[in-house]
Amino acid sequence: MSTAHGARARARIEVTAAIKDEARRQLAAQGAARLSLRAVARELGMVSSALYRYFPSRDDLLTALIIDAYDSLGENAEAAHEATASPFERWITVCEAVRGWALDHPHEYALIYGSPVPGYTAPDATVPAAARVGLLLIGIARDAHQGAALDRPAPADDLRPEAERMAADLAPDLPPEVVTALVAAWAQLYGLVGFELFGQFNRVVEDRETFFRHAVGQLARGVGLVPGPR
Amino acid sequence: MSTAHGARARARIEVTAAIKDEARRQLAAQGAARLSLRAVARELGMVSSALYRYFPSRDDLLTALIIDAYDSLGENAEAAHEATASPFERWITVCEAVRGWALDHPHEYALIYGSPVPGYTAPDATVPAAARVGLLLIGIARDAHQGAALDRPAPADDLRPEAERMAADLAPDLPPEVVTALVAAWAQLYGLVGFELFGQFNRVVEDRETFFRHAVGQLARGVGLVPGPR
DNA sequence: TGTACATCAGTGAACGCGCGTTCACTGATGTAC
DNA sequence: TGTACATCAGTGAACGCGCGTTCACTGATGTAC
Repeated sequence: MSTAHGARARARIEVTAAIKDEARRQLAAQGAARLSLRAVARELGMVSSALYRYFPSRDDLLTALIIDAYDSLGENAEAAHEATASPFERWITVCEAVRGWALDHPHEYALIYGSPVPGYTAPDATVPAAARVGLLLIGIARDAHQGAALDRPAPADDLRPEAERMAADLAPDLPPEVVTALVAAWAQLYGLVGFELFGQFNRVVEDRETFFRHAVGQLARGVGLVPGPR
Repeated sequence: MSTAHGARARARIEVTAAIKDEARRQLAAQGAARLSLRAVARELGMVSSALYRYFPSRDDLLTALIIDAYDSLGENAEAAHEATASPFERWITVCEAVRGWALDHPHEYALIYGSPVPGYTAPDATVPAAARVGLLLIGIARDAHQGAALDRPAPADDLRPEAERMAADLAPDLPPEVVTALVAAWAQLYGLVGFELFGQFNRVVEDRETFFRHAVGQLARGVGLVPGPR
């Protein structure tokens, strides 16, 4: 039959997905440190050793979840990114997509941007997925630069060599001072999101959406983006 | 004897400190999730049940460590804060003290600013210690404001009500737009520190000290602080 | 189309481990008279 | 100063728990001829 090759392969894909879904559910309920292979298997009605047909160890399951989380966040941000709006507006939209995704998936967010899981070091396979949001922000700045809608931030003498090195690595077509501002804004965006998510804003910030929109607008200005039509 | 009341009490203080020190050592070695009462007791040559004379549960030990960490960070930042320098310079110095402390105590930093420990919620007793760095930054802005050395950031219409509420809560003597900028800068500072500490800057930022100094200088400007003599 | 063999998903038992917490106890230190 | 009693730090055994991983196995699905 033409499905000769398919049935087992499809089953494998489905079970793999079911394992990751259940693992994500447990992640959302209790956090990464408490994620347990035995509990996942139990919930799926399997015996714990059966999971080893799909993931050679707990760490490999964790790695798969991390890559999925980066990709899910990246897709979310990319989907929010409408090429028609002005760079400034797109910047705000992408930042809001990051925040929205984080609020919807707090434990997945903690998994990728929170404190590292002890005893676990992410393999290089996570790098491309992890870079997606950063690349998106660089792309927005690039669009503004090409449309001559980018005000260069003030350059800093002592940062010059590092700025040039970073620009050569990340975006050779952008002015170095824009690249350093981008990287700083990128980190600061996650400061804002993390503080809200991890409770540091409790009893401090109430209208968090407005506060966030305003703060990332300031970040955009720091990069050289200005409000206004494309 | 005059030490009648002292011997037992002093022993208690010393053992309590020894437990916390050992716990901190394990925190530094493996992170909060792996902190175990039994391992602490083992290392101290005690039996695990003996710890219950000092801390009623593992969570109480964690709480003590969290408060100590906030206080240690706060003291560090306060010590770095020399009232003689200009507000702008003091801002930079305090930010650098935060970063320095974080690099020296990565797991303690993760304990207080990383993802929450699953199943643990910090009691209110941690609040005053947690506020110390924030109060320091507010104080710097206040000094600048009183010395007429503070440029007000541009106000934002839609943020106005929230800004006034926050100002009333945190610093009624400062312009509301300064207070929101302060809170945003505070969160962003921890974004910069967290990204460096948790490895997101690997292969991206190399000269991290210069990069950080420049980035927090920009944060200061966002609050309205300007370089220059007091 | 039918048969012989190879692949592989899932089973169930077991290994060895560490954990937080409770409890009745011993013996030293501190207190009251 | 001396004695009787109360306090409290630390012991050791036990309870009940969950974990990751290995291994020999069964039986169904897929492949080659």
